[in-house]
Amino acid sequence: MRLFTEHGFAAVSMRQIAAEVGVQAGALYLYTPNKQTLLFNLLSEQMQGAIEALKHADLTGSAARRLDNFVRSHFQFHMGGPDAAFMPYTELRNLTPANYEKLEVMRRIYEDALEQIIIDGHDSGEFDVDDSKLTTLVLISILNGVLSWYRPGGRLSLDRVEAHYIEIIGKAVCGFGYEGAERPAAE
Amino acid sequence: MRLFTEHGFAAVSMRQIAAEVGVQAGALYLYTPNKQTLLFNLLSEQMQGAIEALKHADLTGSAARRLDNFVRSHFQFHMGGPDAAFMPYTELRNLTPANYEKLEVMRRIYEDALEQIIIDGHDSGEFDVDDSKLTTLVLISILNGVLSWYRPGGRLSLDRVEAHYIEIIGKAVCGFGYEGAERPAAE
DNA sequence: GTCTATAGGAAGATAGAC
DNA sequence: GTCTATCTTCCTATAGAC
Repeated sequence: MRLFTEHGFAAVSMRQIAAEVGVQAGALYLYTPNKQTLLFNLLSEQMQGAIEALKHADLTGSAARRLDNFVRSHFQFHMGGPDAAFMPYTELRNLTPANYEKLEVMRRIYEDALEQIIIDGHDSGEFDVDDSKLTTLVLISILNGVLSWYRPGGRLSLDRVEAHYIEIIGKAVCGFGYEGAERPAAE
Repeated sequence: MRLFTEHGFAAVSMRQIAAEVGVQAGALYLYTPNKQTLLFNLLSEQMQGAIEALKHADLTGSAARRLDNFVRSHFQFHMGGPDAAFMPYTELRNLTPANYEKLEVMRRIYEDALEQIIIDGHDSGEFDVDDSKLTTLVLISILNGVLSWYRPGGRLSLDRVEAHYIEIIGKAVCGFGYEGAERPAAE
């Protein structure tokens, strides 16, 4: 997963992977029938893990609270452990159409869970969003964006970054008292 | 650029590119010394274009106004024309270290322009952000995120999406009256 | 379960005819 | 400027020894 993340699926050879784990290329085929299946399994396990993590998150109470906990779950699963890794959505394009479809199903489960929180917050008046689908897409790009730049041991601790993201995402969906509420959205 | 965006640099062969433009593979080498230079030139022109577009944007007045116009410039350059294309940041990993460094310089110019707006808005009290660098990173992921999902002819017009992004980004940096300002950021 | 060896094909890039 | 043909290298995947 680390090699695919760093260089991209097509740029990584089975020989490189083999060298990384200390075997010869042929030995890899004892563990995967081919390179494509290896990619699919990695992406699939990752997506499944994120969905599993959600099941253990506390998604009760107000929409604001549920949103906060969704973000926490996302952070904890993807960046929590010492050997946490993440292959960006970009690698989905390297899947065969059949495998891509299978992953789309999982991806939709995850993103729909987020969208439902946004919809509920909108309906209850807690959130000020005028398009739940669009807002969800924005939040997903925010959540995935952090995975592409955050590296442990940098200027900011993971807790600090998580707290910042919870705040900025909260503000993005909250319109209470926002002075620009009246101003024209476009020129 | 379209092929690299769709499949990734390493997954696209010179033969595919040649077929796309209607020549044989060898003929491509009349236009580029090699594949790596082709990638670098495409990414470099794209980055340079975004910086040029900024120069024509109106970045005067309040920080909020400058931020709105930065977002407009980003949208107009990357998604404006009929043949607008965009290679995601992901492709930067396929550059040689020397080429990567050159692009980093350009990328920093662009992102620093955004960060300066955030810093100024923070200093003037217009924005409620506690870490300008981190906020800039979030805004960049939002701005680049739209490029990965937006396709002309979809449910929402470009103007509509642009307006939505201007609003949500405005809210993300504005803290006026945000009821959660007091609540603990992390559990 | 891992190795060496290799089949079979596709990749980037070049040479030389036209 | 473009073609065909080709060099060389690297790729995925397999075969068979140990």
